[in-house]
This record gives sequence, structure tokens and C-alpha cells, in this order.
Amino acid sequence: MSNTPVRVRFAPSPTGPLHMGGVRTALYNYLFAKKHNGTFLIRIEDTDQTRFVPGAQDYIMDALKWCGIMPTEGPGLGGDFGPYIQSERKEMYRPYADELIKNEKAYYAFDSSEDLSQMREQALKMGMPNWQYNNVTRGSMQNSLSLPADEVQRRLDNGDPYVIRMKMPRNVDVRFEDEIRGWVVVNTNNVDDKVLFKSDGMPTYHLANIVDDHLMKITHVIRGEEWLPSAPLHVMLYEAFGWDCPKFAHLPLLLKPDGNGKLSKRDGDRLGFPVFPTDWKSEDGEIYTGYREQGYFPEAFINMLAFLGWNPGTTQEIFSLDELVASFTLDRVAKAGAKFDPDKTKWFQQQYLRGAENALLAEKLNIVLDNKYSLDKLTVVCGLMKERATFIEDIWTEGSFLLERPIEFDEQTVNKKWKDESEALMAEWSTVLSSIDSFVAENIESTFKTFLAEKELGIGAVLPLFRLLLTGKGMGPSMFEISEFLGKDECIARISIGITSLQKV
RNA sequence: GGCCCAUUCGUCUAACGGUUAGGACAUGCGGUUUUCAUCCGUAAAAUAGGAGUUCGAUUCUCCUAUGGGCUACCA
Repeated sequence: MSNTPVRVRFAPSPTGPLHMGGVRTALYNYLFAKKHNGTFLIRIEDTDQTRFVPGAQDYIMDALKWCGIMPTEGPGLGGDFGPYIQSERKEMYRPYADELIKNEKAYYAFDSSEDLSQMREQALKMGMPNWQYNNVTRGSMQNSLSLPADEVQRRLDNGDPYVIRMKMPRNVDVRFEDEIRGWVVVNTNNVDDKVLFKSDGMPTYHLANIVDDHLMKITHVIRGEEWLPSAPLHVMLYEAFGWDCPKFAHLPLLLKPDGNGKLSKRDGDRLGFPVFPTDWKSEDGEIYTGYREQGYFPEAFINMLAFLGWNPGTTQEIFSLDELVASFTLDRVAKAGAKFDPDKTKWFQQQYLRGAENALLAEKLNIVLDNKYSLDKLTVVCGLMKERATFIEDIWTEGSFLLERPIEFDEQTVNKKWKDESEALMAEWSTVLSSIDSFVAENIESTFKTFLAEKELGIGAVLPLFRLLLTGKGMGPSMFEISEFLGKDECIARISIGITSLQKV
């Protein structure tokens, strides 16, 4: 086993947008594959054609691409094990189902869905809330185990609809070692005769997933905890086919930030954070916002996701994708579900914004601003503003004054600081400013200090006024750096314009 | 209801039988800053409960409680 190349798969069904829990599953698969120089592939599980949602597959691929965790095999990507969409593999599954029937591991069942729901209803009335199609009940149902052989043949020849069910043995302990949870044991008495092949000619998830994982030479099945209960069935199927079983790792769930339960798309609307990696427009026109559109960097999103259920065992929290690959191991994945924390997510984003090169931020900002300003200027703006921003947009909403003259002046600051004598003081300061030869922050600052000393005033009595006139705000970055960036002429102009504006108030 | 899985500060988690139970986010309070943010310091904050095993249990076992998942011809 140690010599066989690692191959893992992410197997979403195209029933809608991929939510962040799914992205995390994909991420862990990606990290595990890269860590072991293996292959990460994607397989679309669309065996339930009634739940197909147009656009979902494209959404999934696009989202993974944005996250930077693209598989190397999959639909549209090529690979030696295709096709990678189960509906396109439809013809491959039937022979495997037949094989199980021949080996008496499975059987035909003719009961209709209506028969079954009636059966369950009846059982419920008799105080049995979990009726199952299994070892003890199948004898009284319509199937190739209970019906005479000629009757079975007659029905098959007649084209009666049927499904193929797994013949679960009685009272067998199925055990497997989960990479995260250790040994898991389930008795077959608690597993029903699952449908493997549906009457519409498609396999169910259970059959398709085993056949495909085998054919695609999957070595590790890393998936959500919701699959844990059906893992024993899957183990039984591998045994029934006589195939090697891949290793299993069942990931803890992502929970709502408040209360309990699985994180759902509704929680995002309710609590005001994205649940999806990118925007999704549902068929009825409803829009679910994504992390991308909210302004999160994919690196921050991925970093946050990686830490929801995994940690490196050190105090390092900021990890590039490559660093995650190097550090990731399944044995450091937690067992218990993790409540999603929107605050921590913002913190990760803040860290990445702060750590980014100014020029890079400027490029992103430039796109938002439609190339309206020069990249050089935007680079300085980003450098000045990024310490107090979380998203690129914040840089602009807080720092647009650097490129646009202020139209409004912060009311609170005006009320608090703008006094009768302020106008004269600022006019005087303006004159002093105009006398500075080399208009750089350092000189402006020393000139300012001299000015204060001459006027016998404190910083707090002068600088806020200067800031107000130049930026319209009561807070922000260093005034001396701002002044240098604006340039002498602009500073003097703004002081003059500002004074005029405040006179009217 | 049945089966399975889980349970350390409010949240994410560390501590693979011996620690003053550690870190991060959020929160409170200080310091730095013209201001805001940053940054620095600091405080408060947890082993669900009960039995065992052991010289010693957060750690191992069992029971209870709580939470979650599954219980479809869905994935």
C-alpha cells in the first residue's frame, strides 16, 4: 500500500452551489494529495438526475479555481480514468450489479416506492419507527429471494420495474479503521438492504462510489462525517467484489456559529456572513453572496477553512497553501464538529491584507476603481491605509481623500475642534507650509513642531484642524505622510478651500 | 425511537498518564498614537457529571447527560 501512489477524490453532486463545508473537504483532499505527491481528482456524482441543477458543476469548478485548489483530473481537465461525471459512466455500473446478483450478494426487488412508504407507515402505527428492508423483513417483500424463480423471471421478462438491493448478512460486525476516529464497528443488523441500482437504470451513490473509487484507484476516501453511517456498507461492498478497501477519513462537520446544527445556507443570510465561496444566483433569482465578492482573498479564506478542524500543533496560524501542504496530516484533524466563527474569518483577511505588497493591493484596488488613478499613487494610498483596513474596499472608503478633495467635513470634529480662532491659525500654518523647500514628511513634521513651539500650542490644538481641512476626517494616518503625498500646492489649496467651506457652516 | 460519532475558556484549539491546563479570535483594562487603526502589555475565561483503572487522570474503561450525523429507488 505504501508504494501505491496516493489518489484522492472530491465527489460533489451538482445539486447547487458548493458551500464552505464542501470547500474544506476539497481542501483537505487537496492538501493530503499534494503532501504525498499524489493526485487530487474531482468526480461529479449526478446519479440522481432529479436533483440536477444547471450551472452547479461550473460553479464548483470555478470556486475551486478561485480557491487555488484545482484538481488535476476531472471533467474538462482530462485524466486517464474518465469520464469523471457519473451520468456519463452510466453503462459501466450495470455489470457490477449483475455480478453481485450472480454471487448472491444482491437481489432483485420489485416493491414500488409506494409499497415501501406504506410499509413504513404501517410499521410506525404499530410502534416501530424504523422499519427497514433487511434480513428479517425481506422474506415478506416482493423480491428474488422471496418469490419463486419462475415468477422472478416472468417479472423480469415482462419488464416490471425493479431495483437491485444489497443482501446484508445477519449479525456480522463490520469494522474499519478510520484515519481520524480510529476503529469503528457496526453490526450488519443495523444496516438495511440498501438499494444499489435504481429502477431508472442508474446506480445509487453507494454502488457508483465504490465502483468508481475502485476503477479510479482511489487510495484514501476523505469525506464528511455524514457518510460515516454508510461506511460499513461500503466496506461490505468492497468485500463483496473482492477489492482492496481504500482508507477512510471522516471529517468533522462545520456547525452554525450560534446554537447547534450543521452550517446551512440560511445561516449566512440570518447572521450576515457568506456561506459560499463565490456568488450564486439560484434559479428563482435569489442571490447568495460569496467570499470572493465580499472582498476576501482566497488565501485568507483557505487559511481560515484549514483551521476549522485542523491545527499544526504549533502557534503559527498564518499559512500559505504551500505551508499547509507541508504541515497537513490527517492525524491532526479534530474529531468534533467546529462552529464557524465569522470574526476569526475577518481577522485572517485582515492579516493577509496587511501582509500584502502595496503594489499588489494597488492593482486590485485599481480594478475596483476602473483604472481611474495611476498605479503609483494607488500604491502609496494602499501603503498609507492598509493598516486600518480589512478589505480592499476599506482602503478606498477610508482613504479616498488622498486622491479626491474632501466634500464633507466630519461633523463631530468640526463641532469639537473648529473654533473662532481656527481660521486665522490655519491660514498662518498654510503660509508656513508654503515656505518649506523640500516637502517631505520629515521636514513637514519638524516645521510643524517649530510652529507649535512658536505659538505655544499643543499638538492636539493644531493637528486635528490641519487633518480636518486636508482630509475632512477626524482620524487617519500620519498627517505628515499625507501632506507629503498630497504635495505642497494641494495642501495649501485644500486648507484654503476647507476654510471657505467651514465658514458657511 | 434505533444506530453511529462526538464533548477542554463564549468560539477555534494545544497538552498523545505527572503542566501554575498553553495559544489564537472576541471581550475588559492599561501603554504607544494629534486621532483612528496598528502594535505592546495585562485581566477575566475551560477539562459536562458520576463511577472505576492507576502512586497519579483532560488523557484509559464504563454509565449518565448533552450535542450532532444517519435512518430514501438523495448525495
